[in-house]
Amino acid sequence: MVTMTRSKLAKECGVNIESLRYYEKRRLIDPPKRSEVGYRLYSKEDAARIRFIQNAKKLGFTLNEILQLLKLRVKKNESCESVLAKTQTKLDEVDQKIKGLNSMKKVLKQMIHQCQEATLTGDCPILCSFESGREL
Amino acid sequence: MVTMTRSKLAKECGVNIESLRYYEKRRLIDPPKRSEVGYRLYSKEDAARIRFIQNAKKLGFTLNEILQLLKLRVKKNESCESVLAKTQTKLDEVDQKIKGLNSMKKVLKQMIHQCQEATLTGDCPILCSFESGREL
DNA sequence: CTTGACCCTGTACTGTGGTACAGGGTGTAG
DNA sequence: CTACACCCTGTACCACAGTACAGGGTCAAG
Repeated sequence: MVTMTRSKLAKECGVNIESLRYYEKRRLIDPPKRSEVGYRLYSKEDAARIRFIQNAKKLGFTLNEILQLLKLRVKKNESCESVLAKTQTKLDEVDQKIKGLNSMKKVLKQMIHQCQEATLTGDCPILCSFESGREL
Repeated sequence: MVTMTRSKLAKECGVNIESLRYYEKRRLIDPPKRSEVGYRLYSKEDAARIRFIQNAKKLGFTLNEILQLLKLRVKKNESCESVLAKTQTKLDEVDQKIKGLNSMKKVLKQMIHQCQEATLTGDCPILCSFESGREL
C-alpha cells in the first residue's frame, strides 16, 4: 500500500503539519501505521479524511460535530435505525444552515440590486434591513 | 424612544449579558446611549443587530466576517462601486458555502437511502465514500 | 561521517469568542 | 433604611483549534 509521511500529507492537504497530530489526539483520524523506527505512515484514505475535515470546517462544523459525522459510518454493530436517526438529524442541521445562507444571500442580492439602481440616479441609499430579525 | 437595559436585551436575544460588552468592544455594535448614571440603554435596533450576529455566527461566519457584513451598509461616504464589489464577494462566499452544504446533504441523503434499502435485506453496509474528496 | 531535512514526544503558547468575578455604585420594595 | 437586584469597570479565566518549540532520534546526499 502506498503510504506517506507527515509532511507529505500535510502538504498534499494544505494543513499545518502539527494539525495532523492534533486531529489524531482528537480522534478525528485513526492512529496511523508506523514505520520500524516509529514514523507515521499515512494512507490515501487518511488524506481523503483530512480533506473532508477541512471542507466540513469551512462549512461551519466544529471538530466535535465532524467527529459525529465521521462516526455515522464507523460503528458497524450499531442498529441501522440509530444510524438513520442520527443521519437524519445531521441532514436537518445542514438544511437549516442552507436556509439561513439563502436568507443571507437574498439580503445581499437585494443590497446589490438597490446599489445598482441607485447608481443610475446618483444616490446610494443602502439602508437595508440587514438585521431585521425576520430576514434570517 | 423605547430603550432597555443590558439584562433585558440579553434575555430578549438569548445571549450572555457579558457578550454584549464583548461585542461592543469588538465594535460589532455601536456604544449605546447611557442613562444619567451611566447605565447602557439599548434600542430595538440593537436587539435586531444582536440577533443578526447570532444568526450569522450559526452560519459559520466569524465575528470579523460579521463585522465586514455589517460595515457594508455603514460607510455612506464610500463609493457605491466599492460597496457593490464587497457585497458581491460576500455573496460569492455565501454561494460557496451553500454548494458545500448541498454536497454534504447529498452524501447524507445517500447514506439514508442506502441504510433504508439495507434494512429491507437485513444488512446495513454503510461504507459510503464520505471523505472521498470529490464529494465536497 | 557529517550536515540537513525530516521524524518523535512533550509541553507551552496563541487567537478567538466568550464567561466569571471582584470591588464598587444605583434604585426600589418592604 | 436596608436588602436585593441590577448596573459599572477592569481583569482573570475558560474551551476550542490549532501552532511553535525544545530536546532528541533517523536517514540520505555529498
